Amino acid sequence: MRRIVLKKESLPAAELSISYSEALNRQQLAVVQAGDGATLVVAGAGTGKTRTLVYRVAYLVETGTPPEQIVLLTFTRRAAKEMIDRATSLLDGRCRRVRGGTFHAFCLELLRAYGDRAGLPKTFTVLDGSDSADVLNVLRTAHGFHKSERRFPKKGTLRTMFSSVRNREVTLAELLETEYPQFTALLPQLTELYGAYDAYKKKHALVDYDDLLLRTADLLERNQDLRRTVSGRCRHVLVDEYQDTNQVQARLVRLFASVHGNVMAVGDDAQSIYRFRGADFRNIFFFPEQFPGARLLKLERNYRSTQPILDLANRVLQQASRRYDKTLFTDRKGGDLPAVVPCPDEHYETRFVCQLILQLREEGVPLNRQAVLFRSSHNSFDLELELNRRKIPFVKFGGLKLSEAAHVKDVIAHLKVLENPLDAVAWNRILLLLEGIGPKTAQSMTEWIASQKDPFVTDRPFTSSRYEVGLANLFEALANLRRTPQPLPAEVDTLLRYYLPMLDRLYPDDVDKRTQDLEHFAGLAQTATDRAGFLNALALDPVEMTAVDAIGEDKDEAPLTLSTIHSAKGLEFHSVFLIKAVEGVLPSTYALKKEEDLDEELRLLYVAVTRAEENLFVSYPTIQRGRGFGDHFTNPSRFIADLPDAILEPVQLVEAPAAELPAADTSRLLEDGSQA
DNA sequence: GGGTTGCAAACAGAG
DNA sequence: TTTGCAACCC
Repeated sequence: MRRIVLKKESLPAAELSISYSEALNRQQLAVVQAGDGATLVVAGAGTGKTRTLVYRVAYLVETGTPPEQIVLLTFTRRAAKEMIDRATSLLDGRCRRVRGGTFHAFCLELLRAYGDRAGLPKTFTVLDGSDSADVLNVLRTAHGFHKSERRFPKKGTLRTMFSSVRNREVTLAELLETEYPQFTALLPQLTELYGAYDAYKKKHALVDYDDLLLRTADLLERNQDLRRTVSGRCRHVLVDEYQDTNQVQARLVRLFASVHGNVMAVGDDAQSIYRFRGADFRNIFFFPEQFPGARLLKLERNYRSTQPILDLANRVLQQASRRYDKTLFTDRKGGDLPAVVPCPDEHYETRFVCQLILQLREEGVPLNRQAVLFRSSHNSFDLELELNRRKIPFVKFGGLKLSEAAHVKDVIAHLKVLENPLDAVAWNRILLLLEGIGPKTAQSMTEWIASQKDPFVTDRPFTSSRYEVGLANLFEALANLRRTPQPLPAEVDTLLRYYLPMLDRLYPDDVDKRTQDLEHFAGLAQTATDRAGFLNALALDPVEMTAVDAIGEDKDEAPLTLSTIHSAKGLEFHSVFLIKAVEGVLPSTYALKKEEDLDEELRLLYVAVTRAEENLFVSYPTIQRGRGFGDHFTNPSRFIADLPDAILEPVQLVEAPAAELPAADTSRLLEDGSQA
């Protein structure tokens, strides 16, 4: 069919309400005003990438693109929301209508609308990571692999493996070869399991995270008319953090843009930190091949950090085995050297961080302009205790999500079976909660339930004094809710009345805390419109398990940020503390299976360093406390161990005794002796 | 004997 | 907090 491409009528610059050339530098302006077609923007850390995208959105809207035909794909919903908010305040309410979100959320929307054309039932349930793992565990046992002589991968590993296969679009054999050589002999069993997993999901109307992307891509590939429709509704596709997209996501971008080719991908290969999840930063380099004629634009000037911080960042990147042809620079003058602070042990580190945070606050840096970053979520446990003790308010990003806590998942599972009675994973979970029911019984009951039209009305062919009462109670509670539907908040309340009494038996140690969490959860349910929407939101945008706000007089003060480095991507802070910079943590021993893995850990450090605007403190404990006995000395992270003092200034912590004056360097740090 | 429950060791990052 | 194994119940 012949196609005629209609040229866009752009308004003359004089009629635009925003003065782009004043608000942006020359490179940024080129991005914002780029014409149709494919554009790749390579943007270093702190070069105003977000700001530029925001202006781009406003510019497109101002020059006549209907906002609902702009799609902004980001990595987190938080990022999408922030950009749309900013575009809205920059221009006007029209920007509200820009569509934005994660690839996963966008695909879910498409599958809900057109999934029937891919053979998906209307009420399919989205499995989150641990749900998928649970399914695999059930299947692993059912196939008898749990007691094979060879060591068989555990559910978490299985999930990662199968996920990689699909995200990277490689075969299982290839994956085993390159990533799991120890399991290559198990290829037949793993292939069998993989097939069983697919069949199970199909049978029970389940879709996992990878399916969301893959099935959408397949759906669009197979149906040209649908592809036209969908692509036609995304006249401009903007993709943030392109270095963290995987093969399927790159394919999706091509499909979304298939009609018009209007794609703008923004990324920084030096900040790619999601390889473990299938991301391939080479997508950036393949972009010009995949979109022939793509223009390449760059953002180079850093507006965020002082030169000393950038010097450290550049120095960090130089250690990579791959060459990054980028050197961050700024026009900003001055700035303190980043400091490296060895601490005798973890608690000293905690005290140091707390003390400095308070001191900075005294000096006028509000808590919400400061952040503590770390490699993995548990690195901040000691600090969290101390912050609570000192009533310093904080929020924590990354790590455990509210909806991943066992007791919250229990309640969610009840909601899921009400929504999708075929959801075997959820059934399995809620049956296991009953006294007298273990994996085997739950499994056979689940199978029976799945074969029923309406498991709530038929008589159950299971009786045993071991669990009869509990089972009857469960079915009565669920059947009541099915029979007389209630608004979601009431439904959650009813379920909690059923579930809360079980907490004593299930988790005897911390009933109070869990009850609190569940009340928080019930509060969230108040804000949702309906059950299906609530479950979707929980699966795709899990609520962070925010540490209970520090109680106290300062309740209104905007809190300090604690975050894993991964979750801090795209954020910036006046002062940044990077804690636990020791070998084994950063780089993490778990991550170091191959050569490339080391580079990713290095990039992680790079991301952490480039979050800082004015102050950066890198600290580490020199002694790791073992459980009970077995304390051992640590080595500082190899990435910072050999840097010259002129790049990373060593600071010595000294207990502040009454009389003795600390050395000049540290006097500022330790003048508040009362905390010591 | 099959299944459940209770007790000892390992633990990342996220949609 | 979750997994793997041994004691314990119908």
